[in-house]
Amino acid sequence: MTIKNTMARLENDFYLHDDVVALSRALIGKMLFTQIDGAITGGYIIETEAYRGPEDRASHAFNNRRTKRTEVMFQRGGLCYVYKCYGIHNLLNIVTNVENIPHAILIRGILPKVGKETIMKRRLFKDKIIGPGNVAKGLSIDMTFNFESLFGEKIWIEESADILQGEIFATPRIGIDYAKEDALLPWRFELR
DNA sequence: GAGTAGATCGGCT
DNA sequence: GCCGATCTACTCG
Repeated sequence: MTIKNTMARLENDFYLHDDVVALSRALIGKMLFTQIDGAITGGYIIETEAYRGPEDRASHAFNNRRTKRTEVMFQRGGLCYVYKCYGIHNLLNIVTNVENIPHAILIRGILPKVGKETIMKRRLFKDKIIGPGNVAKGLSIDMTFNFESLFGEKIWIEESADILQGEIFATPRIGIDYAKEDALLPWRFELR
């Protein structure tokens, strides 16, 4: 008999996989949690985007650009990469692949499941939270989450116990027109 | 509805 | 000094 383990975190191996695009798809339906001052909030991941380091013009780490900001992407998979966009929004990425390969997955949407009340208080959300800036706001993710491990007490990802209804669609990524031909790659995954 | 301005800050060149 | 892997509010029809 199978026991539903609510603490079934993804193992480190999961994040070390070489194919960040496949991983982005695999993350759909998994559960993302944060714990702030003892308050746990979390939900199903319903939208992601893959950023494939050196070869991807849309990635901050394109051409292996390694700076203070992108440094975390070069770390071993299983860390958070959080950065500020337009001065207002914090965007959460999951670092993947082995050390020195700067792959990352942007979390663009979640379906709140745990601590909905808290999430609602942080912002007026409907059932779904769409948009990377909103995801960060709903889960109270800020720049201090940069470099944070997914195996600590602050933020983590679990295997989901439920199967979500819907179908996964692959479409081009958002807001990266500057990335030329790479802007057309269908590396955005969305559960509908 | 659809289109646009404004917010506001860390990391580049 | 500039601009972004964005969001909201407010305009104008």
